[in-house]
Amino acid sequence: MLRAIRASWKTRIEEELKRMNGDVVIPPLTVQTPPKIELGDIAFPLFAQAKVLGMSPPALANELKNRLGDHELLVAGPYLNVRIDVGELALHLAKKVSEDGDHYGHTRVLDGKRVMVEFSCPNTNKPLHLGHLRNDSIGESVSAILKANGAEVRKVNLINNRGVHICKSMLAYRKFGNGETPESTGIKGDHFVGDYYVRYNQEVEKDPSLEAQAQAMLKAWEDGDQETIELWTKMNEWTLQGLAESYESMNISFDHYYYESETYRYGKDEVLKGVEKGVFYREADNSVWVDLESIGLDKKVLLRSDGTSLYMTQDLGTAIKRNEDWPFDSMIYVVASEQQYHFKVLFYTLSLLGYEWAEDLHHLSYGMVNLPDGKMKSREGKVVDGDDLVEELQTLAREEIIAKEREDQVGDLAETSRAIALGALNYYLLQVSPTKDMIFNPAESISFNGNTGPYLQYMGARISSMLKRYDKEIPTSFDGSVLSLEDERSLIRQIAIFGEVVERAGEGYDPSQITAYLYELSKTFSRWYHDNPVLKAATPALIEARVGLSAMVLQVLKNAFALVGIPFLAAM
RNA sequence: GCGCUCGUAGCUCAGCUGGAUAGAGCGCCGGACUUCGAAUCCGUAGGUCGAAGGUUCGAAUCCUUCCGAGCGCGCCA
Repeated sequence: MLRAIRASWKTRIEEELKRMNGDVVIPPLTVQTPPKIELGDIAFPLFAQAKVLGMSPPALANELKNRLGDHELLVAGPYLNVRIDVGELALHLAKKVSEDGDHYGHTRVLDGKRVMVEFSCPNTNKPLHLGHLRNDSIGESVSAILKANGAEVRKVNLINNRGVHICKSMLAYRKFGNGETPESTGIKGDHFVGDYYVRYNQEVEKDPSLEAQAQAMLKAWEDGDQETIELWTKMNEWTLQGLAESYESMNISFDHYYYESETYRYGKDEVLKGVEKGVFYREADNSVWVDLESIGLDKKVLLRSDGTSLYMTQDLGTAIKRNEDWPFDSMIYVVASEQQYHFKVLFYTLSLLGYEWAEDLHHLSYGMVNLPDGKMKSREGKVVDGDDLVEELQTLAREEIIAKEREDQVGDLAETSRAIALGALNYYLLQVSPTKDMIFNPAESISFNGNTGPYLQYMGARISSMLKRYDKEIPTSFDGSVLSLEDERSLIRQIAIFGEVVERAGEGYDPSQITAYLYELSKTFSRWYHDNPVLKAATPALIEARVGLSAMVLQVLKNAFALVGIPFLAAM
């Protein structure tokens, strides 16, 4: 609705400009939002138009206001602004929000589009670490945002369960495992296997021959050696069971799993076809290459001289397979920025093979996550374990609740602590633009004050608590004209633009648009609610309008929470 | 060396794709609870937007150069 109002003002003012001087071509107006609520709701800067007309921008603004003579117009220097009637907008929104409910703010810009989102992609030789957490957070959130824009989304996970690194943990287990299992030791499967991977790296320092043994094991695996396959199957199951538990506890899920043990064979045929077509070439040693110098990249190997495939070969094949499995309009790879080069090569190589959909592939690259006390380095054993981190956040949340003596208000303490930990984690990770490296500060993320997930959850709980005390039906229609405070018009405007924020987040694959919006909305509500009574407002009409407004804010909070993985905590 | 990404308050981050006096949070200092959840709210201080040029009515945003940081540059994944 706000969009329609903007558009109609734009044409109205442009027509007036044309009437002022029909001889010159007037540049189209740009539409903006004023930086402060006192300056109105829509802004039209007049610099370019004034120049063409030979006037100063402020003079033109005044002239336009006089000509149009509308009470909603106001002149602010070189800007002509519109201060819209919020009463009418509030009424419209109340109806819309209550009708749309959990879908309020969703758009249809991606209706009919099929989008595949690949994320997480763990190795089966160790548990998830902090980097995976950012990956999973972004993957889940972007998927939810695309769905909210109307797309049909398929979330896929590619399990890296093959390769020499997997054999390393297997080798260590065979040598030092003594038949122990996750069950017998009580250790979660992924951690159990991960411990053997660490053990390998310790042992190989003392005995370098282990390296060759791991390679030999990979060969045995590829040759289908029964004992090796059995060990591999068993250890993979342990890890995957552990990972499944982690995913579940973090509300992460997938529509489909791909396994590298199957996909690693893909792509060879495609590469050979490419050779026939002449887009790739063969070296004297029989290896196959693609020359990317025309786009400023190097030459890249696609098949080894012994004819075996590589990571790139496999990714080529996997992309093609996926498009066959589930033809998509676009596919997003959520993968760390260190693989930017890989994806450039991958996408361009696919286009060389003649796949037109190669241009619909997108690498959603995200930066590294570090801790306040320095870099995360796996070699130095400074990897931050994902399960441990969530556990730590949960403990911090529980301690905070107990310290504030809020136990009786939160219901199930363990469940609430978990919800707060997840909200804190997801909000903190998503509040930063994906492309940037970031520092994750656990204590800061869990704080109940400031720009954090728990703060937002608290706002949601408070509003729902207040609304529970209201003894009548929540109004879906009320007289919005009594909402005359600046904070009230600000809230109404924010509710109105939620859909645009969702759309922008979808266009840029950028959850931080949602987190920024959430904080702004909560902050405004919080200030307003602190200063102004709702249930005890002066008149029945004002009570009704403010309750209606609060209910709208609550619905928008819930809907936005769902897009960034923040669990909603209802009032007890 | 080459390529990609980035540089905004003491710290952690926004800045709506070129517009109004560059904004938050944390921390510091100072205020506000007999009242709807104080897990809150309000205020003060804190900036040469890495540097220098350029484009234009207008630049944190676009271009060039330089400085600094991270990540890549395997017949590893």
